[in-house]
Amino acid sequence: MAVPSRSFDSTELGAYFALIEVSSLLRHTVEQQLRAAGDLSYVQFQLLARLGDSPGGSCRMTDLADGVVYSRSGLTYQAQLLEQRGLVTRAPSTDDERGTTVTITEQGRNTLTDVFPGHIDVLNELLFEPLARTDVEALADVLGRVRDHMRSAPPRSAAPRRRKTS
Amino acid sequence: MAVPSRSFDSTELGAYFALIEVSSLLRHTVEQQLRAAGDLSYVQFQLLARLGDSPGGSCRMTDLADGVVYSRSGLTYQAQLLEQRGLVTRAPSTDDERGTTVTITEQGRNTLTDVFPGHIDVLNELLFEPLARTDVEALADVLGRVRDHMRSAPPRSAAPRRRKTS
DNA sequence: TATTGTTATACTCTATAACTATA
DNA sequence: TATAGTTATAGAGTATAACAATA
Repeated sequence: MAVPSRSFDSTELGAYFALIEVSSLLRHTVEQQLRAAGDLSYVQFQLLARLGDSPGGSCRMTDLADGVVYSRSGLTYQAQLLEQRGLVTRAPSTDDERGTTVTITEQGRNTLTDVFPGHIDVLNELLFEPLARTDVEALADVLGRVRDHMRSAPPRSAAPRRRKTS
Repeated sequence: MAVPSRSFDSTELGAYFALIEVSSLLRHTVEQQLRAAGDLSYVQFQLLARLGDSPGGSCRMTDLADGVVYSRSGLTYQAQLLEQRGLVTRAPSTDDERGTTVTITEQGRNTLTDVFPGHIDVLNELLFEPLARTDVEALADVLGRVRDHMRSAPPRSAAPRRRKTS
């Protein structure tokens, strides 16, 4: 089927291990900051941030699910938590009554405001501080291409992410 | 204290978002592959892999905790699971009787062998396929520096990782 | 007293499957 | 029939605090 497995050289291993360790450490630190500053999990922050960037502060559940959460029920769970805290509202979509429109509230935006400065601080201190401008550009370029590739090419051998049931 | 928060430009945002999305998607896919091929979580795989690379296949709990798991109790939990499945053994350290020496078993090495090829396939397809050699080198270089920085500089504003209790 | 590790416990998160309602 | 979302439920993982044993 696919190209037979080959081992990696030290550069490839280095890139892989560094990617895993950096993202893991970064996420862990950010999670603590978000929890301390606004009592948000990382997923909850991502949902709020996406809503905050959307026109009207609204998204359908499906739009929120793509790229943030991997199961619909997981998204429902998180949306419930956010709704209970008054950070978002949920209402049936006007155009498609099957859908649910999630909207960020003023309180939700305030929470984002509370949380952003510390978030930025963490990123500056942990991620950007040791990097030159060209490094950041290289990261954005290379990882951007990897992301586009991942989005366009569902894994062949591993489990597909969003296919017709079977 | 620290430099006051400043916003990020689009390149910085791009690097950050791409890093998060790539690592998240990669980890998710790898996790499914590890689960399918050897019934391992990612953390369990990391522990086994580290043991497999250690001289004698042994590590102390503390050495395992650093860089893989964030709490001692979490490591104990995972070590128990691996021990119950016969993939590692645990025994009091000979030199320091407070310590526990964890050792990978032959069965543990077999599990690693079962899991490696698919793991490599996933990395090739998802991470390396769209990259030129120079891209991989750039990733290893830049992220390697970030990792070194993170290791050496415990976050100033966020919670420290391993400090004298307070 | 400080360090290593375990235990008890509680909580968060995620996923699967069954279900409802609309297109 | 297919899609959008919810619910019920179960399981995996993590963290905190209290604890025991050794340095």
